[in-house]
Amino acid sequence: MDNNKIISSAVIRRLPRYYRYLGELMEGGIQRISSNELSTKMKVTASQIRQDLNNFGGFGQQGYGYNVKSLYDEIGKILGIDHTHNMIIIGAGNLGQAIINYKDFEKRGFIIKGVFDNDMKLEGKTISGVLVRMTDKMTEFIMENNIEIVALTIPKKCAREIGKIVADAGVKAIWNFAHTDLNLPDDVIVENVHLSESLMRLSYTIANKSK
Amino acid sequence: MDNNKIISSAVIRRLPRYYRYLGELMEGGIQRISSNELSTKMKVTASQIRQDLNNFGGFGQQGYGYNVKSLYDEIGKILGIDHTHNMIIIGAGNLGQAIINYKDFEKRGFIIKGVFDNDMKLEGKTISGVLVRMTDKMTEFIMENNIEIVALTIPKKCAREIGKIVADAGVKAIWNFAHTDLNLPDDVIVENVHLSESLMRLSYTIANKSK
DNA sequence: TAGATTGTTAATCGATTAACAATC
DNA sequence: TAGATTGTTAATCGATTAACAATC
Repeated sequence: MDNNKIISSAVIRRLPRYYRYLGELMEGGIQRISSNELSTKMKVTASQIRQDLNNFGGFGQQGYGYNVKSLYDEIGKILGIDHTHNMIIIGAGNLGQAIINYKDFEKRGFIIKGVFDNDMKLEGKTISGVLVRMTDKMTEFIMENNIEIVALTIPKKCAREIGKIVADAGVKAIWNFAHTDLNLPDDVIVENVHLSESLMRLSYTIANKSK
Repeated sequence: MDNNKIISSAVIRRLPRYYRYLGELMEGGIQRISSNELSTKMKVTASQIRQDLNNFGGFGQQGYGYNVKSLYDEIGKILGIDHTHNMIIIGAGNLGQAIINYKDFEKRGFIIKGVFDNDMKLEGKTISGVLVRMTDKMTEFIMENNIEIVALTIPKKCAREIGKIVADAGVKAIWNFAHTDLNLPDDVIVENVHLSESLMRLSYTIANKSK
């Protein structure tokens, strides 16, 4: 595998879905699968699956197909979920709570080390076992606990400011749920989850589907 | 405008973002903008903006640029948010509550008519003014209240079953937050929000960013 | 070995960018 | 009118699909 090769974001976008399907095959006790069978299940072309995987190496075997477990593990490694990531949530509202309560993230190695909010009434409380801290302790906490990822589940109006603070504190990536772009330096990774945009795309499709 | 022309999903994906930037310009009192100025703000090419918009008609004026308010309105129409959509939430957990509490959806015309859950303890309670009903009343409610959109904020294991029920009840679109594909007939629109996939893409970027 | 299926190259298709004539 | 900026065509770039030789 050529570590310097740049993989297109179209490929990366599909990897987690492969990972999910392979996980389900494993749960179903399936040990091998061909690109053709997988393509039928996933409603993509077999060609695309083989092209995508071969960006990272030859994981299959001619005449046999792919070993489900080992392909699953390989994709896990590629996605960087073969090791843990320390994470905090900023914003203890429903969305922040939803992320904390969804235990699968933790299973995948995303360890939630704390929740931050500026509502004094929440100080010292716990949400699903995670302690709520006040926002002014954030920078110190990030540096002392080796926090890599921040989930920003706060309103748009304060998102940029907080984004800048956590970027300065040295986090590697921000998972941004605020309905705005953060405009941070390029060395900070930002993965946006813009729910309002998702809902508008859905609305577009309702308005324009042909039949 | 040619109503039969099929617009690529790459274009549709960008429209809500244009809409958001135009909204912010309006709030800032800006009345006109050129594709070039907008391209700088949004970090895309001016060419792309002009190409994208011209899929739907010539909204600009040579030598002048685009009128912010009227372009905003036009994109709103294209996205189908110039009129209301009745919506229900299935799953009264944190994620469902987050959607109900986020008042901007309602402002954009997505009217939340009810929340459904199978937890008997919640029956008759309200979440931010929206009544929680039991899942067995769902089909009847959808048909009687002209529900177009269902937000599925329930665990993966029951998502497919519920998806099928609401599709049969006649909803046009499902906003799917469950970590699975729904595999419904093509006439039901499904917009997926797979948070775990988003987080894995973020993880990939952490593992593979060059500098 | 024969059959199956990958890995990979070539062909096609689509999306983005560049360029510029049209026009306000 | 002159300058600015669109709308639109052409050129480029990238992603997907098809095809098939390599090989298990």
